Amino acid sequence: MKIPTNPQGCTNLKLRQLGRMVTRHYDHYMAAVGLKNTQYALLSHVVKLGPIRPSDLAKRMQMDASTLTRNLQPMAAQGWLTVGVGENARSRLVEATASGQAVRAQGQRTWKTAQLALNERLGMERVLALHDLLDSCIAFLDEEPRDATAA
Amino acid sequence: MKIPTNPQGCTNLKLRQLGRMVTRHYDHYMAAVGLKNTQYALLSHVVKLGPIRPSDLAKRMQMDASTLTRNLQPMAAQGWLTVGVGENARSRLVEATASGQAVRAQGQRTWKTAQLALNERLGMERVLALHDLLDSCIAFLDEEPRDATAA
DNA sequence: CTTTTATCATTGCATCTACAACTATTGTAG
DNA sequence: CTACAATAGTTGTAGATGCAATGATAAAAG
Repeated sequence: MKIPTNPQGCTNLKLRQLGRMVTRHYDHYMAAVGLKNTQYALLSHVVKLGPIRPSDLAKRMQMDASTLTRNLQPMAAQGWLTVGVGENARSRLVEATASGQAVRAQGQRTWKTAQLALNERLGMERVLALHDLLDSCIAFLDEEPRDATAA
Repeated sequence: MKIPTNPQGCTNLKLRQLGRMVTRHYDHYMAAVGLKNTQYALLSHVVKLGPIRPSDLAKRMQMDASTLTRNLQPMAAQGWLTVGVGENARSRLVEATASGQAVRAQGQRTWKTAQLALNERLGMERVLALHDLLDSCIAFLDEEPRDATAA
């Protein structure tokens, strides 16, 4: 009946530890198509979200805008995407090239293998529960911008 | 009644997105004591695990040995810990200094504030459920070294 | 129209992350 | 004792991450 009301461990530590493990797992697979896990995620978003403004893409990825700017660079250098001008002179549009779409298609197959392998190691139930919880936490932290003190 | 047996999303993506959000949250607090979230985690481990060999510390942190080498450098430069010689000429021992222990004590108070704030935003139940799941995943991935194909 | 403010993207700086290759040392086999 | 293998830690290379500050443009205020 005892529900602890105090922190029982560091959420950040656990999240980062598992993050490192899982990232290594995926990178191990994705290396076959020359993609880092983050690059695959980014490329997928660009393919799916069509021409998109960097700031919007950064929001979707829960990533700092400056991080996005830099992460796009090696991928643009590889010719997988372009960062062209938008409507305004200060806005830009990120778009996947044909080459980028091809690489993404390859990556998707490889990703599936990696995901299935993870599902097997952890068990499908656990993975689904984890996804639900992660989605729910992301949604909660996303809507609340700053401050709290809410009742 | 439909239980999906196929991947429903990318575990790595979700984990990294939430990881970025949560890391930002903690760093926002920890900045007050001049520590990055990773440094606090590392320093805490060094304080708790006493003089410890780098390779053992890396294992505990689920971190690559080369990453640990580099992460220790700025902290050693700050005088929070020392990387001294071990028994062998090739082994070393990491140990927290008095200064490091003081900083860690400060950090611990700040960390608690950050953790409580997170608990409030997500709700205690959710955080506890997340911790259980993260711990369980870490344990699973930890014991299995490589390969799988297990029934 | 001009001043002020807000927005968008980038750059400087510092740190985190890891694989591959390397150095050095220890351990084992012969 | 010497040759070979295993281990411990570091360095080269490459990318990920974010805050603070900057440059440039657009929007709002006057």
